[in-house]
Amino acid sequence: MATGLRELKKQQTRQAISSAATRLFIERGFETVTIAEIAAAAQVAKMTVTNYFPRKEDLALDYHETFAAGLARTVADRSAGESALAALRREFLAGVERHDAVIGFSSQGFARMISDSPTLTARLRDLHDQREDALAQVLAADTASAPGDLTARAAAALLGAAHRTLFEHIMDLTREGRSNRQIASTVTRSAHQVFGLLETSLADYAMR
Amino acid sequence: MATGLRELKKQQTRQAISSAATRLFIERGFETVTIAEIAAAAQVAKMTVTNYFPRKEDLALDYHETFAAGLARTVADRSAGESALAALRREFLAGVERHDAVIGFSSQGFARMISDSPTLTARLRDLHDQREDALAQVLAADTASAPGDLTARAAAALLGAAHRTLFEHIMDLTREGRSNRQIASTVTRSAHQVFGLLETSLADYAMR
DNA sequence: CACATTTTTAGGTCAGTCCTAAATTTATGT
DNA sequence: ACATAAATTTAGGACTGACCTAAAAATGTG
Repeated sequence: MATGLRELKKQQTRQAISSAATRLFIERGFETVTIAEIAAAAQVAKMTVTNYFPRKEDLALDYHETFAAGLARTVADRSAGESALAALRREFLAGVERHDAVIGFSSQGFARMISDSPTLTARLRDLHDQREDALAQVLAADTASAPGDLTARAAAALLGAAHRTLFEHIMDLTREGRSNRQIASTVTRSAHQVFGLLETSLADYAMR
Repeated sequence: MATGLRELKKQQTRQAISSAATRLFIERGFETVTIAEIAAAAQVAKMTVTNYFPRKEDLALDYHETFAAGLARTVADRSAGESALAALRREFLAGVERHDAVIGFSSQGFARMISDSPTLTARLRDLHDQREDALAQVLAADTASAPGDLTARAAAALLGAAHRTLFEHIMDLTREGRSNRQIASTVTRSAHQVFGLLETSLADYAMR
């Protein structure tokens, strides 16, 4: 299993489709480009596009697993004596330094493509939601909360809301044409402000 | 203008379509019922269904204006000396007593219809989002916040997250078959807990 | 009652999603 | 090395929701 050639070809096909799609989307907008055009540009059958990317949105937002699992992973991996809030803030600030796509960094063309498309903004909301659900599960397990107890879900909702707000802030600045470096500087302050808002509410929650 | 007969017929047509749709959706699920079937059941043309309800989801979730404007209205109407958080908590608790659909009360069939349909859960997320945006606008205007200041958006996100968490909690209990009276009793406690979480963060925010 | 306006209808186009069966390509066992 | 198995890609089509246009029907107004 996992033989080289077949796997290689699959990755090449996937990459060819993804590249063609991204180019067309940024050129002409997500909604006006059809799957048939993408297939033609990548020189594959329409069905092959669908096989690799079940929904059209997946062609533009291809990091769902990484994105959806991020917050839960950060909390699961936090060190002793660190609260969930502290771990998420630390990791977010590190992401700012990295200009990480997972917290909202991209290019002006990409940011415009997303905000110009109702389909893609809806899909992004969906990803934020999955991310929050995964976080809620980790928090519930970690704090051994009783079934029916809302605390973990509420905390996940608040922490998810903070991340989503900062994500949208980064996207706004990106659309305005600011450089990633300048955005990083601005958002570092924003992050301290937004996480600071939750400090008094969640400072002791899910302390390991 | 606004002559009686024409307006009456429109309302009747709208009601006939909505009733047929609701009945079919609860019987057989949102996704498997087609617009053509709804049109046939209501004895109108397919296009008439689309004219009244531009998206299929509107046939099941018909309170978008009321829903989306609710939080913003509550905050705009709050009395002197009341914070945004206090006003929203007060109004939510009143909604619990009313068994208000806007905060999540419905029937088991309705709740199941929604959670069984990805399209409808996505649409519900969208409504929560619009509601949060409207709240953010009111908060920004009311606190005279500088452009680029994230505080209003962050506060709206946290308050919206609280409402969404409680909404989902009510839907969960409804799906489990609890009576609205029992749900009201449980959710009153949940609301105090969830809004209490935000007390230390937002007690002084947007005090009028 | 004739005329203007609004609403409904019929018919069609288009794109995204899903399905099936066949053809092609790659891997594996003898 | 070759036959066989497995995985991938292809072609074609079905179905639905969304959208469009022109005509028909219903309603309100002078």
